[in-house]
Amino acid sequence: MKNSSAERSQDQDTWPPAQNKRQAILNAAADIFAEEGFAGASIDAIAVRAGVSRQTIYNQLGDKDNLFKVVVTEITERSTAGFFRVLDTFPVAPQDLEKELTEFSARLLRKAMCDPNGRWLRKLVETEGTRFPKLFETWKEYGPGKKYPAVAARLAQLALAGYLDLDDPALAARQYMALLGADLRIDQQLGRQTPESEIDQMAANATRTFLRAFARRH
Amino acid sequence: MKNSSAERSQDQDTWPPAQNKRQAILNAAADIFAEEGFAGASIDAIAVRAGVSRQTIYNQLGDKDNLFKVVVTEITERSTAGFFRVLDTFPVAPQDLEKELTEFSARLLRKAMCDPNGRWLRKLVETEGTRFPKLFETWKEYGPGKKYPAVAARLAQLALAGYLDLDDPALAARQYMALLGADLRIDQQLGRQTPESEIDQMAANATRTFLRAFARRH
DNA sequence: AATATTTTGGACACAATTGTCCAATTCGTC
DNA sequence: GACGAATTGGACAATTGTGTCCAAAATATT
Repeated sequence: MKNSSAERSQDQDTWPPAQNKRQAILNAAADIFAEEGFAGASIDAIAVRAGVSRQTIYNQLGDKDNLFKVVVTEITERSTAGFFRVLDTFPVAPQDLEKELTEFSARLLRKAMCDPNGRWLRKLVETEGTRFPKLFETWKEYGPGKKYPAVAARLAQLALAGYLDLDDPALAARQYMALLGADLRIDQQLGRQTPESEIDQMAANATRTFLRAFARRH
Repeated sequence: MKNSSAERSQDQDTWPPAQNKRQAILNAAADIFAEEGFAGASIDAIAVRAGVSRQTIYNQLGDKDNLFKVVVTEITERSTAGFFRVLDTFPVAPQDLEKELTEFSARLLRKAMCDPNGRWLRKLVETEGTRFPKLFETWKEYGPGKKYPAVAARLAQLALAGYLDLDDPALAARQYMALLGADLRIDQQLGRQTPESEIDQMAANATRTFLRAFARRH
């Protein structure tokens, strides 16, 4: 938990110095907001974790509301970008459907659903959604609003190609995602961070059940 | 949202007057904690919503930490009690499996997963789990720790009776619950409260997919 | 090496909140 | 109607957090 900022950061040394500190602030803010919620997060705590003076935060990012806004916006962008990057590897014309869909599921779990950005966002949406209505309208638009239809489209493609037997691709997409997230959510609720080693098993379980329900039978 | 305490309350008039106010406080506290998080919830706000003076809260329930503890404990008890009450109606020897399992799923959705208590708890666990470790250990013990095995046991019973084809009842239980919660979660994340009229459809969808995957074929 | 920019830390006013005390008041009960 | 208990509202100190100002120090730029 203390190094989740490290997971979120990327080659800081190559950035201009100002941006470097800015990133440190945003990462620290993301952590603290996630841990304490909006009301519980103090600017001082963020400053300490970022290794920066409190004044620098006000200089670079203005007041608390704006800091929160910037953080959410950045994480949203990274998160959805990551999701669609994985979605581009969806097996549209697989030779071994179960094998390739399982591998895809594992990628999705690892890079989109497990990753700290996405989890952090989901948590914040649940807690602060009512406080920043405008902010979360755009999140909804770019989050579930775009993700589920995109998954549904891929599944419909598989159905059309004769791999699957679907009468409602949108429903299938929701159920596929739900199956993928089944074990993940339980771990999260139990405060347990899913070990890397179990992800393949989770992907296999979800995919197997999904295909048992929807794979075209010959 | 303003009347979610009403949903949680039950025939207050029949209670002794002191307990009556106590319940009003607990209901209001549940709402405010859920909306604002622990840090963001002010005793004053709770007092106002409960229609009670701030002092009365301190008289009856002590400080903020204890108030929170009592609220979580009460909701936990109500929530798990409700869950197991529904679970007792599980169709162990159904004539029409899909029909009866669908009806059971609808009951579970309505009375256990949709209900404000459960949702409130899940939210609080995500946000304040780290702040009250002991409290949430007991929650985990009586929440997921007991619910999933109980569901697994019922499914195993169905499998043994020849209705289902399961090699891992525990996994099947997690997936069944995940399928049930699929649409629910999306609604929640979108800040949309699931309309009563859609619950039957959600139960039917989840049950149908579950049985497509696990019903024994003849 | 000189200059411009950013960062720092400390001081400050202001607002919100917690938890306590207490006298006045309301309420249920006899 | 009178008694006792609970409730109320207001005042209070202590704490915490926000956001600003500013001069000194560190850092980048030329």
